[in-house]
Amino acid sequence: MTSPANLKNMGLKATLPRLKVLELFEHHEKQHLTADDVYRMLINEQIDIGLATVYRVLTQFEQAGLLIRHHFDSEKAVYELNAGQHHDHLVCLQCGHVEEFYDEEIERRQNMIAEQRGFAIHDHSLHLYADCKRDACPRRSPHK
Amino acid sequence: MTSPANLKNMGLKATLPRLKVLELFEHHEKQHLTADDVYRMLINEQIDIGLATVYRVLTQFEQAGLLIRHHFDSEKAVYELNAGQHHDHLVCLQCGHVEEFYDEEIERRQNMIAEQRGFAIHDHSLHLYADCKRDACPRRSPHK
DNA sequence: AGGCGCATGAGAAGTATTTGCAAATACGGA
DNA sequence: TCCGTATTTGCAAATACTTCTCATGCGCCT
Ligand SMILES: [Mn+2]
Ligand SMILES: [Mn+2]
Ligand SMILES: [Zn+2]
Ligand SMILES: [Zn+2]
Repeated sequence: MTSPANLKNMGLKATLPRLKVLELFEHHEKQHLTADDVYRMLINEQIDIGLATVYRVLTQFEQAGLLIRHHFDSEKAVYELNAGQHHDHLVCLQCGHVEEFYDEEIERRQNMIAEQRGFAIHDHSLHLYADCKRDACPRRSPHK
Repeated sequence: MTSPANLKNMGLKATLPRLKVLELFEHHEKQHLTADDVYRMLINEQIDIGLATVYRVLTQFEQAGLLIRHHFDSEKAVYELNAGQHHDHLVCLQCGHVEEFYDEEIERRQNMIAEQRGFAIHDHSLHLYADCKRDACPRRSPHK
């Protein structure tokens, strides 16, 4: 999967930074990463990379359709692998945990609404902000 | 509507900057404004106001429930009057024109999805990005 | 009118992201 | 394998938006 060929036939040289960034998205459990997440993780792996390069590579990958960028109501952008299946997101306000979902009917209605009003829809974003109920989630107030 | 009393009983002194900002949202045709929009419009009206004050006032009004903040995939936040009716947005990618919509069924399904997955939903954002078909809209390519 | 305390304006500071540039590197051809 | 060259990289400086600091100003109660 993370082969130099992948990068090459999208018109990008197979450089170490690019291979490592791609590898990170393909092998890491956490699916949604910020530029800084990526930067920090690679530095921890002893990969000598610059933050500016991370930003550049993420942008290139997004333009190449390899990654998708989102803004989850935080000031920083997050990226995830583009698996080809469109989906929307549920985001935990306490711990940042993200779950994906897809609802055929919602998608249908979105298109209908845009059409009715004479808009040619290009894209959309749907984010549900909530509190998750995972054990790992730092819930509110009980203990300061 | 834009009376000093309104501000006072939300615990804020009725200062000129606050009155003018509120007045702008209540009387201006454009409903969705950035901090800079507000700043610029007031300066044009010969109102001597600082950008920092605009940011502060917008934040206060949002906390007081008078305004609602959104992020339409641009780097800047936009505010609109809180009329009490929740709605989502259609945004033109060419000209920035915004239309509001509300779909009962979509709202229902969002809640259902969150519930099914054990999330206690707090909030959501749904933005449809498209090209509008208004005459005033600068459409793509034809003339450079 | 007088005085207290919150509010304001100007600029500095803070974040996230982008850009300029010289040095480093990928990679097709010799 | 070694080279030449066009890309790419890391760093620092630049941007864009927003928040903060602080000295001064003004709303509001008496
Ligand atoms: Mn969707
Ligand atoms: Mn909605
Ligand atoms: Zn959580
Ligand atoms: Zn338009």
